[in-house]
Amino acid sequence: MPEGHTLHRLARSVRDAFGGRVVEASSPQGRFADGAALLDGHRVVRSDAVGKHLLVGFSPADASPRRTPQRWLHVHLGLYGKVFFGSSDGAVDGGDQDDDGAGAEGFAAPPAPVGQVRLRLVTLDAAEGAGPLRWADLRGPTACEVMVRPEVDELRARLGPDPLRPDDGPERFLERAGRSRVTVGALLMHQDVLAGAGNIYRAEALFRAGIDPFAAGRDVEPERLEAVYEDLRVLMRAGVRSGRIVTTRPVDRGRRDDEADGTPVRRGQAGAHYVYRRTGLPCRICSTPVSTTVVEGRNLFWCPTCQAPGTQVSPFDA
DNA sequence: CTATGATGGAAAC
DNA sequence: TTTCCCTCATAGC
Repeated sequence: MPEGHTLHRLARSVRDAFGGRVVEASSPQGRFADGAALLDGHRVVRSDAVGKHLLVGFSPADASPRRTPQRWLHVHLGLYGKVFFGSSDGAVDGGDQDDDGAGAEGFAAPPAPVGQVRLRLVTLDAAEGAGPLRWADLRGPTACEVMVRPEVDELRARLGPDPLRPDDGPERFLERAGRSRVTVGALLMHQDVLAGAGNIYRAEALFRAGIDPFAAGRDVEPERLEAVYEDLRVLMRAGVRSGRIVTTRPVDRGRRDDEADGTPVRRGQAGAHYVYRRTGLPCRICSTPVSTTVVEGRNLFWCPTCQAPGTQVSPFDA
């Protein structure tokens, strides 16, 4: 589920698997052959996420690992990109999968590519005692490219504050959103206004704050916008820890329609959301049927009562 | 088995 | 505004 929390988890997985290691980079079907050649034989010295973007820094194998990376791999997973990790000691990680891999024995070598593998990384220094053989396959990304530093800076400059980055605060978000005539439902999807939230966090954060998604940013009190940002910090941090988006308070889940009503709940996710994909089901707080409509090309879900125009309080406080 | 839509965003109209 | 990317879980036959 590639919202920001997924990318921050992915950055950590890349760091754990490849940090400090020299890698072989390849593009099995040739789709990214030129880029892979630029990284092949280099050492992974950084791995970080900014919003929904993954940035992996590479340096020549013989350069100091502390030197600033010469080349950066930029990955955006888009709607369905994924990274699959494997290793010779059995550690398998299907990216954001919250289970499977159980009982995996690992393989002596990377398996044949499954589907279209844009980029495959394999550790090259295992034989020199640097650790077990590890590999990762990137499939279906929207973006996969090699950048130099100015391009990385440019990318970061066009992104709004990321609630998952401790040094990013709500100030720039408040400045942009607070004077905008665009609706908050749209603004939360604009990565240059706030980086890292996607369609689930947008719907859930607005519900939790009791904000009408169709209110213009400038018509929402700054305190309430700030509350959304701070709430996203909490929600997304929890997402990084668990690998899942759970926005409901314990008191509001685990009952009624969580498994019944034909609710399309995914395994282990029953009751995880207040409004996301709950069209027509009763609001967990006030029982009003949840509404949906397309905003910014995506389905927006909201409770017409808890998030009615003019509402000034969170449904938790009402 | 096939059809559909999905957590996103850039490029092509 | 539509198309692509080309994965994958789920719904439906």
